[in-house]
Amino acid sequence: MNVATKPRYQQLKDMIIARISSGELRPLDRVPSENELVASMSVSRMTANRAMRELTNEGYVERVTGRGTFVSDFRARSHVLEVHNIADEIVLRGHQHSCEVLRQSRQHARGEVAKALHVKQGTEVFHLLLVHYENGLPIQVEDRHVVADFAPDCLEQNFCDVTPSAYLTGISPLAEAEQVVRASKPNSAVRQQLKMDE
Amino acid sequence: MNVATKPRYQQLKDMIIARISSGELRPLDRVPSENELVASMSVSRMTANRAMRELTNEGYVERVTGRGTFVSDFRARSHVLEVHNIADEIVLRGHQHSCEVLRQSRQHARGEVAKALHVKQGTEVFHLLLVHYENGLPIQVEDRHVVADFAPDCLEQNFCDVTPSAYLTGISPLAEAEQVVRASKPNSAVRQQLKMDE
DNA sequence: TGCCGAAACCTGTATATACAACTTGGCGAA
DNA sequence: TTCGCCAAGTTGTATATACAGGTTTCGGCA
Repeated sequence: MNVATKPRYQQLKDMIIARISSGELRPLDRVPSENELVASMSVSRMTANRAMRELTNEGYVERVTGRGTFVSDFRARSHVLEVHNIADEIVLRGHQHSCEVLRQSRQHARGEVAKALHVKQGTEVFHLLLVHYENGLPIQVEDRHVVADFAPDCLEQNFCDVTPSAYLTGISPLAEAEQVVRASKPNSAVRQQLKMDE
Repeated sequence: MNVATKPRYQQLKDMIIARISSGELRPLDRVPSENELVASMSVSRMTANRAMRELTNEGYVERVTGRGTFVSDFRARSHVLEVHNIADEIVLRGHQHSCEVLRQSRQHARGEVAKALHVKQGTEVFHLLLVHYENGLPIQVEDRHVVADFAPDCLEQNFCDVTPSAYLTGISPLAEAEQVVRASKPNSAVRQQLKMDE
């Protein structure tokens, strides 16, 4: 009978997501507690717990011990800024992270950059060009353009210690920023040459 | 006595991560099964299951029903390719996603692009420039350069249906690719103008 | 020899139960 | 009134148990 039936924790998640995107549940609203879900949805608390825990990991809701579960404010977590803290990502793996600054300058936004940032031609922007290494292997080339107003002392910042996304998030979670991420993986020849075994 | 003690599922995760980053467990190696962890670590299977499930979500390992758990090939899951399927991300939220193709052409890699891709100057690459919309609001400008050899019919592809990362992943999980992601968020003035309420 | 099936493992899910830690609100005593 | 404590509600974690469904291996039977 269970042909192509979604697991119950997934049904729960879908239900909550549906309520959020329909507007029935708005940001910061309280979401039914686990016990309420147990009663209304006829599931065990562990199943409700798994559903809500996963929704938390995925950023839909936030949970506070003793208080309850609440819908996240979507606008606070941009697709962009959440994309990386590359350094965190690497360190989280127990790998070594290093970072080289190729460029760190003040420029005037031109062409597509200005267009993408919704600013006039010539608006001041900071331009950053970094290379990230994981265990000494170059992993990503990170190229960013940031509207100057939102990051006053961008030039003094040491981006080897603080990754730009972390820095920008600290300054202004809603900062308008253009981020350009270039990333490459060495091909097989290069890989052998570098003896990539880890 | 449990002052500042990490939860057991987290200890399990840390242990596995430590084995991976130390090299004791190498990519594609088999990780102890849940039952083996139950025996060796004195935890319940549900706890072992949670630990391994989270490691799966975080990309450390891959699990196959009936076969076992295996260390992911880190090189196969580039930071880049995992970064987005933007479309999935948006749809997953129950929001509407659309995509506009600004450019889709064949070019010769020059300067930094060639350098980042570890290819010679003039090597053929595809250049893609897309804009992603969430509920009609422009969210990201996506700019990619892809080595032509790895994506033969890149020009025929309709990227409004298939997001590049999904396409590239399908063709060659190990493809060397340069991806440039430009992303911007409208500033407060623009936001009000657009009546961003969702 | 070759094929089929059963057994042994594996992950995936679901439940009931239990205890810990935190927050809030209300009630009672000073 | 005000302070402090306790009860109720909430999330966080841990366990034992159970069943479903996939994969592999190995041995028996034709």
